[in-house]
Amino acid sequence: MARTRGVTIKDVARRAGVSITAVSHALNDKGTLSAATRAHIRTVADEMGYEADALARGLRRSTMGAVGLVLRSLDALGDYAPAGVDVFERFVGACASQALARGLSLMLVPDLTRAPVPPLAFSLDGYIVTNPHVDDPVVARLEERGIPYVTYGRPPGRPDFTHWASEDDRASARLVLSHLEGAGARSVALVRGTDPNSWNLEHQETYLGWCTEHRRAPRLYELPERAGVEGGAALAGRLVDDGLPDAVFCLTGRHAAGVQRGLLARGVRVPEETMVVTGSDSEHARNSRPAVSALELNPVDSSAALLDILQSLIAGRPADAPRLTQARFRPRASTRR
Amino acid sequence: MARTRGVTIKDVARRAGVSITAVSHALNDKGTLSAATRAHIRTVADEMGYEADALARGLRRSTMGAVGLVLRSLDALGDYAPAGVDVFERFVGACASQALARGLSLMLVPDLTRAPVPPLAFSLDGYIVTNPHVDDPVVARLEERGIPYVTYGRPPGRPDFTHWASEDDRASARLVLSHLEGAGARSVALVRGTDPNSWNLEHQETYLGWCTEHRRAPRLYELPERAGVEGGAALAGRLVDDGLPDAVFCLTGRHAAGVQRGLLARGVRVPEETMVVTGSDSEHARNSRPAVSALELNPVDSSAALLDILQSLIAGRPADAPRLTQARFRPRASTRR
DNA sequence: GTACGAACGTAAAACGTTTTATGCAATGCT
DNA sequence: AGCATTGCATAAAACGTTTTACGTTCGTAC
Repeated sequence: MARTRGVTIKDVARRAGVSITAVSHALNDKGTLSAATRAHIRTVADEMGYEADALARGLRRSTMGAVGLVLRSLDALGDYAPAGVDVFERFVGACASQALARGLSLMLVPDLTRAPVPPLAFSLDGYIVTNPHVDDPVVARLEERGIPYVTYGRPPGRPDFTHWASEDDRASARLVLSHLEGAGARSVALVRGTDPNSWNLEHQETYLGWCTEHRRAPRLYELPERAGVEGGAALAGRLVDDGLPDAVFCLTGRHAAGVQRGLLARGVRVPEETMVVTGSDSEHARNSRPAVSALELNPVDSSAALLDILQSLIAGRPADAPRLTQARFRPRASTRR
Repeated sequence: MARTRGVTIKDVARRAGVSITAVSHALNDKGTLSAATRAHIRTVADEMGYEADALARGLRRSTMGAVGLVLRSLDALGDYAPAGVDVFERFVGACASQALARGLSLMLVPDLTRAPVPPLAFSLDGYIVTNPHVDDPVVARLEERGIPYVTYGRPPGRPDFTHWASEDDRASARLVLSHLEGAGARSVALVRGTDPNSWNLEHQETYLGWCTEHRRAPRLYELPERAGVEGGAALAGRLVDDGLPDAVFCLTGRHAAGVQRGLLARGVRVPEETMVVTGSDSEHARNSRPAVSALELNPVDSSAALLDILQSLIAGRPADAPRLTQARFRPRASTRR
């Protein structure tokens, strides 16, 4: 309420016996001031604990020292904040450390296209966007405003755009498929999400390619990300009806947990009759019985690369090349035969 | 770079054929305008997609629509953004959903007392501070500036301060101790962190009280939070030298994982000779062999309560009462006899 | 008819910076 | 002596809002 605005540039100027301009110049290493006054002003400013007001400054310059993070999962998941550390939660943590290490603040921002856009949203210096969709409206708004951004996951259908870092989805998919092959699976069903992001698209593409190579009939299922465990359990019915595959590869951890639960409930033995794997490790996958084999993604490496790129963009420098990180496969009981 | 500032209030005024003041008043339901002009201005503004610039607005009003989150673990852990700080990562996620649901953005802010304070830090509407210390300097700076704040974990030594939500640390401690008692443990060592926050202090107090009640000699160890798994492993040596207790209760998950690893490395059988428990579940605890029994905290409930309180404070309304949430005990192999 | 409120609008100050454009000595050069 | 140059410092404009204080115009009561 009675917010005591800190000491202003005017206060410093008065105390140091100089003009406001002089203070600004002294503190920002601009203008033509004698070394002596510069030093004097700095001393006074320090004594008074002066810190420039970010809002006033931002109004003139156009850099705020803060970047936004649009976290798709927050919108998709709503209130759901599961026990355990999934990709996105780890990603947030990693982005935060990386940003702070660079003297930037990180602001969590909801979908930029929905009703009440948070006031500061368009005043931030740049954005990190997770898993952009095809023709992503969030990305569109940022471009419209000329705000620099980087993406975690390549924006689909934009081969020209290079400001991204990503998991190596194609490599991940092959890792899983070859593990299943090794465990004896001949028919593998893929359960992907419905968001048209490169995560879903590249996995699907690799899966279909692999089916062609190995002359297997592809069995592709789509399940909305938000359907969660329940959706997975329901899907198990369709899997059974369509004829049980040797293995089910679910891109999201919650779907995998649900599918496995649904299969077990229908009397299907896992992993004996059908194996289950997920492309994104999660608490649900780990806590299921049997524990679900999973790819462990590496959002930490990606976040560092992303902030490097973003900082370059903000400074108007040429940016680094995109970067792929490799996932590790965690075999667990659900694929152990 | 060439940031295209969106459409300004001036543009709207010109287009609607009215003064700037009229636009401001129309859009904020102030002043004395006829219903007709008000409506007209609103229409024009909508058409043009006008949105007030948050910086300019914040300069006059004092509310930004954004709150800060000071995450102690970020500072303590530095670049380390591991699976293993579960509570805090879940807490961030939960705060973010809660904030967004209320139309607030959430800004992650590092320690407010260190060198480069992020520019926006003191322009935010309010703060959530995790685990404040005794005489916490972060809290001091906020009070100095008159910025409202709430804390996750009670600020130690401030019985008057009621704007907090917390895990019920005393109940948690008793839950663990009675479980160990039930599993046959007679001598229990407590390994706490060194931060003087209520998490450490209340657990210690409860532990000591329990020792007195049960006429057991207390065995108290302090290990810096940042010592992590390595620190825990090193501590195992001291535990052995001092005479093996029946059980070790580590407040942090990484310490527990380390202690267990150190014990096993020294040939101590867990749980047969000595049991291990942690007061804060984490990836490390879950992934250890044997898996470490843990308290599963509930940051989600707390975050909701905190945002309620914070919103009241910002609005200048009286705030809700503090709130305690209960942890669940997750018995695992490390205490199974 | 003059005075007085309403009812409706607007001009201008303010918020705290940065930046642009000037001012004024003192110095250097013909 | 006269004129450009340099070195130092400042006044004032600008950023995009909100808010305060001030006009109008009109109808109504005296």
